Amino acid sequence: MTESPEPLDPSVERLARLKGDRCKARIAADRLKSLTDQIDEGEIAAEAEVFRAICDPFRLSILKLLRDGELCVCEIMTALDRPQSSTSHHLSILKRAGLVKERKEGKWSRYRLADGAVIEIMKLAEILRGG
Amino acid sequence: MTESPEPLDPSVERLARLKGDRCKARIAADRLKSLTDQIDEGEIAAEAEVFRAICDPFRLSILKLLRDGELCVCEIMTALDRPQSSTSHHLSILKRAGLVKERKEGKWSRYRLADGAVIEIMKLAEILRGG
DNA sequence: CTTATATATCGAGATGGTTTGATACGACCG
DNA sequence: CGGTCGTATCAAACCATCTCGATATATAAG
Repeated sequence: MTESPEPLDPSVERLARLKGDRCKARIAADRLKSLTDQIDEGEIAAEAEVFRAICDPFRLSILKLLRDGELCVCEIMTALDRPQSSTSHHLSILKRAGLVKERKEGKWSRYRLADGAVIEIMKLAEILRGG
Repeated sequence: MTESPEPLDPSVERLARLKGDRCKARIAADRLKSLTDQIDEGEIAAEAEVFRAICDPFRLSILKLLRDGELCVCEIMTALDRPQSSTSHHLSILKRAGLVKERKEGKWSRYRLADGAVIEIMKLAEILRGG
């Protein structure tokens, strides 16, 4: 036996072939394990929901409109030329994701950005888009 | 005729009822128009693609792994315990969106974050998620 | 040249999201 | 009250995306 006879789990076996050395493989496996341990599945899901809310072109347009201040559903649907039901539905998605806040005033529902971070996150997308 | 007899387009008519005054309606319509004019459909689509790339939990996990440095496909699929074809597919989506870069080395493809802005955008999502 | 390994691509099934008109709910006004 | 207006919700058609096994490509090794 030139190398450790101890049984290794399949993923370490893979890395052993990759590294050509069981010892290095274990170190690599431990490193990967410590990285995955840092990742909480619940956090990932919650953060992904934020991105999922912004990833629709219509919803992103709504957020850009709201940079200049509060608007009601009626104004948003007029500005973006979309059906009322669609506008209301997408606003509810943005609200559930915590990106906008609602303020009821008589029969109107007025929406505004929930946090300055929403503006920041849009700026970063502009940078990443290659502009 | 107590008010302007000029024909107004339907969206201004809507706002006229909303504001109860054709003059105010026109001002509001002009404001909305100037807001929508600032929005370029191509930019919106490009930026939405960035968010669409990050909105999948698996892809977000990949990006979090890559914060600590370059990894090959084999290491990522091992760390996250996913099929190879799926891992490769999602990496191609991240690459197309400009979030990661690829470096070929022999038979390996090593991936890394394309820009520090990717880390920043993930930090903002952590803030927004309510944490 | 044959084999093995790492990665990419393909295809079918399953799943989830978007769109739209229709409908329901609530607030205001006569 | 009854009607109108703003908004929310519903349901169904349509479309995009995720998954995962199978296959293809490419590089290295024997």
